[in-house]
Amino acid sequence: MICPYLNMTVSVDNFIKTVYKQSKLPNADTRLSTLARLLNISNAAATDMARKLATKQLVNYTKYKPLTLAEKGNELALNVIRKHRLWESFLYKTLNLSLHEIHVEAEELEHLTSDFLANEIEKYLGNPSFDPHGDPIPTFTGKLQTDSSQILLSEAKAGFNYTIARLSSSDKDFFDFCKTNNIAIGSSIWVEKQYHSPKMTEININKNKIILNDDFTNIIFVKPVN
Amino acid sequence: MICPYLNMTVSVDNFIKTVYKQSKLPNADTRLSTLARLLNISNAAATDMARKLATKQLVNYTKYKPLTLAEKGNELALNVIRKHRLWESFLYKTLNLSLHEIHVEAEELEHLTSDFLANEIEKYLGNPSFDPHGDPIPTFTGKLQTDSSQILLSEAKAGFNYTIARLSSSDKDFFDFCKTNNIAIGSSIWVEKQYHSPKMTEININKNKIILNDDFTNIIFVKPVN
DNA sequence: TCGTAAATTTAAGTAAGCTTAATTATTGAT
DNA sequence: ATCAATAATTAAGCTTACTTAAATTTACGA
Repeated sequence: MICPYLNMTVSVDNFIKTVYKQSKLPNADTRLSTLARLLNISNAAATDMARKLATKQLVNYTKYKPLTLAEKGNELALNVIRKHRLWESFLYKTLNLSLHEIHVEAEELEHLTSDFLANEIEKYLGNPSFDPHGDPIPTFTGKLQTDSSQILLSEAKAGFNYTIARLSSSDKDFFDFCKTNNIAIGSSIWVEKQYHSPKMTEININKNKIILNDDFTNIIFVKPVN
Repeated sequence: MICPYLNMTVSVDNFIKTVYKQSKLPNADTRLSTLARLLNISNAAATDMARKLATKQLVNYTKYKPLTLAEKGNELALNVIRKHRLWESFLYKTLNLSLHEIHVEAEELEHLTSDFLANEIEKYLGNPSFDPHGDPIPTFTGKLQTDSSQILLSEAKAGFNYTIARLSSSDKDFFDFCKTNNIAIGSSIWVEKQYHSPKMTEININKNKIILNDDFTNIIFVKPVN
């Protein structure tokens, strides 16, 4: 089924998007209390929403169990994420805003964007596969392009050179940190050492040594330099 | 007071915007039944909204009387209209959409646009005073630039040349009509005759004779050619 | 000025999306 | 296996933004 413009509310969009994002994480956690915390709503509200969206066949909900997305929910999540990333790309290109600024604006605009407008923006941009963060932009039919050579910085091998490929965050502090340390998409880094407990990564960038904890190394994707 | 980002809901934005637009019309009609019809809601809902917005000091409401905007309501209306017209200008310039298409999209986007983003779009466009329809774009402080030489086509004198300056509509049929008849901003026309009862205007454009009724001549603004 | 039609308001009810408080189920440590 | 801690659910209630139906007010023609 071709991903339709499902015309949901802001609350539903954000709920489904959060389930989707959580389900894709290394330690996928889609328990209702976790969703409630991420969405800044009460557990009761999350339960309510889960039950309601189950009747609409967007999620699979069994009492006391973690949520999973149903087919339709998955399509909706990809549709919203597509609009988000197209907006980020469009605002970045035209208005020259920062990575954090485009995120904040896209977070709102994604909810009131027609499929028509999303497609026009996509055309204007030349059908890009990735947004300015390096995150893949779903196609209208919900396909995601993946770059299999990308790995998490937390999983990079010590003693090798990498190029930064993706800064998958929406956190202002993270982007401020990146800016002051010259961490940007395309930057070359040398992985000096991987620490365990606590999990940290020591890198060299622009002749500076930085030790990053895993909050950061789990959102930075890198590609090995051939 | 500098026009603030008042952060209202879509319903409130649209209600206030409708009151504003009605109050600027030649035969200003801000009765609740008229607003209800334009907003496609029941009279009861319009009364509810009027009472609620009066407590928020956005409108002046006296039972059984037409509504008027209070200072804060006027600022909100101009803020929303500003965002609407900036979006229209931005989408028109970048994506090359039609006058009707930009209207439809701006109608949604205007509600979730921060003042920051509106200002960035304005800068990108080079602080334009008018949008692609020829409608004035309010400044951040709520000032509207007016072109005093513009008059309604319904009030133009027969026997003179004019230039079309403004097509102030959101109606697809109107724009379709304009397209097939070469009516566009900048077009030169000759006013042949003004009819009364029913009020109509006969014009010559591109050697074609067209008779327009006042539904159209009250949204087309023209400037006399010197 | 009277009576009625139109406009408006009030009353009652609904759905979405929340809240807090109380209750119940699950899980993990002993 | 039990029990306390944690998680999840239910219950009751709130606000916004609507609805329809009934009651009221206004305005206007005779």
